[in-house]
Amino acid sequence: MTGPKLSRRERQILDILYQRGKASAAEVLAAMEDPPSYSAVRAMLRILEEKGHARHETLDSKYIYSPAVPREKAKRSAVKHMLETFFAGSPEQAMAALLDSRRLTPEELDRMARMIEQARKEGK
Amino acid sequence: MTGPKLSRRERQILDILYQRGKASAAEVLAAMEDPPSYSAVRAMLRILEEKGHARHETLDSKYIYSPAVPREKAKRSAVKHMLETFFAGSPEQAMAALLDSRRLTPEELDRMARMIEQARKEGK
DNA sequence: CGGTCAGTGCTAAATTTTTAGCATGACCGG
DNA sequence: CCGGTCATGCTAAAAATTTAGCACTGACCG
Repeated sequence: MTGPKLSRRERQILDILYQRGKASAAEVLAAMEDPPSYSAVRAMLRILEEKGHARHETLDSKYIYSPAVPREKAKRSAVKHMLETFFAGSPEQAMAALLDSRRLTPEELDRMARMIEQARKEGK
Repeated sequence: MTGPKLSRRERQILDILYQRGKASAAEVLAAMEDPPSYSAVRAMLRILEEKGHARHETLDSKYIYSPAVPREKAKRSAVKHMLETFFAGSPEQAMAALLDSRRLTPEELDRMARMIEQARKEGK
């Protein structure tokens, strides 16, 4: 069931894959904060694949990796976890944090307001 | 500089501390999904403390642990990371996910709408 | 008292993660 | 054809994590 038991490096690399959708070993390496060797990255990717967290396709005889579990699903579970650990499960509190994360333009705020409006109708 | 280099278990335990604010070793153990031995938990807590991620106070001759870096700060950095890995840095997209996370009551939606209103004024 | 919990500190060992480095094959320009 | 470059697969070893278990202390209670 693709247990959530990822090591630190594995998490780090998988997050990069989610961030970019797909990437070669070299790209992953370039995107890393705290980069190990190229070899190490490749090994990790191979392991991630073994464990079923990533897949790869061959393009121009290069390996392009991508996450195995759909972004959407991973996202949901990440949001849930974050709600629980930092926001006592409250979407409201989380939204406050979002509004606080950076200055938002009036247009963005508009669209957000509209989303809420929409949700209200659907909830009806 | 309290590098973000936490192992899987360390992350897991630290998250629990953030979730509950403070907890004894036994409580941490109880809250774990995939519990190791009691001994292991205590060892982890001691290591977390050494690395500067947690602190403890003594209460009734028991150790009560809590996160060392303020919840608020950790929260900010977690939100930022999540925005980057799953939402291309867009708070809007993140909000959509929140609205989707569970059914929200009309009251909650109201309060959220009001928060946006508030942000709009402040941004002005 | 004496026994038994419930805590702690510690350490050594098992297990996992993480890394470097070699061997190999495809491709390309000269 | 040759040599260089860039990719891969693999493996062994280093480093880090995670675990179990022992020894000790203090509180409590019959």
